[in-house]
Amino acid sequence: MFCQSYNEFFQVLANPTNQTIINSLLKKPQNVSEIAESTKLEQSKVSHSLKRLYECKIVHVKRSGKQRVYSLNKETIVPILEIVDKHAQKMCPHCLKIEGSQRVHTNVLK
Amino acid sequence: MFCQSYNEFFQVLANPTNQTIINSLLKKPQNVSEIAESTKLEQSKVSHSLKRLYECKIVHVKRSGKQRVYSLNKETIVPILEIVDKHAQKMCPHCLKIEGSQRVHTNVLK
DNA sequence: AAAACATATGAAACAGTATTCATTTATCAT
DNA sequence: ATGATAAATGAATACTGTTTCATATGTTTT
Repeated sequence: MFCQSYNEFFQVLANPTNQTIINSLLKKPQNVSEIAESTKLEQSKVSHSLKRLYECKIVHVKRSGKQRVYSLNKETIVPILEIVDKHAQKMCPHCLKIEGSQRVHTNVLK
Repeated sequence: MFCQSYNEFFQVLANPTNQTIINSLLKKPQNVSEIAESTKLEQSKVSHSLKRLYECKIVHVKRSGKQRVYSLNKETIVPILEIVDKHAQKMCPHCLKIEGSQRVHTNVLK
C-alpha cells in the first residue's frame, strides 16, 4: 500500500515504463485505457505500473464510474525532473542527445 | 563514461549500496578506503558503485597520490533528497519509520 | 441478473542489475 | 627496479524487478 523507503521511490522513477506513463500524465490526467492508448502500452502493464506509482504517491487516483482517472503528483515530480534536467544539461549534455532513450523531456515541463 | 538517460540516473539513486555511499559522502569527501571503512562495504563493491555514481556525475573525483578522493555533487543531490524527504513526510510518513531501510536521512542535510 | 466494459491481480517466465572474487593497473617508497 | 599500497576491472553467479498472459473483481447498462 505504501512505498517502504527512498530506494523504492527512486526505483519507480527509474523504470522506463513508469517514465513513459509519467510523461503522458504530464500532459493531462487520464484513465487507464487512455494511458494505454496514448503510450501504446498493454493494459495490464499499465495497471501494474500505476500500482507502483500510486504506492509511492507519484500519482493520485480518482474514481469516475468504472473508470479510474490517474493524475500526476506534480508538486513533487516536476521539481525533481527540473533538477535532473538541469543536472543533465550541465553535467552530461551528451545524454540529452541519445536517441530512443525513454527519458522525460523538459519541454513538457514548461 | 556517461550516464545514458534519466532512468540510469534514477536507477543509480535507487541502489541501496549507492545510497549508503551517498550518505557517507554527505558528511565529508573521502577516498575509496575511507568509504569502505565508514560504510563497512567491500572495496571492490565500493569501486563498482563509485563508477556508476561518477558516470551520472553524482560524485566528483580528485586524484591525490595513489588515493582518489570522492566528493558528493551536493548541488544536484541535496535538493533532490530534500524534495523526496518532504514528499515522504507529507505523503508517506509511514515509510520514514521503517527500520533498517537504507534511506538517506534528512538530518544530515541540515 | 446477465452482459459488457474497465481495471486489477497472481504467478510464471524472463530480463536486467548487483555482488563477489580473482586479477590488473597505477602510484609511491625504498 | 621491486615491493607495498590504493583503486579499478572483468566475468561468473546470484538476485531482484519486470513483463506477460490468463483470470478475477468491480461497475454500469439493459
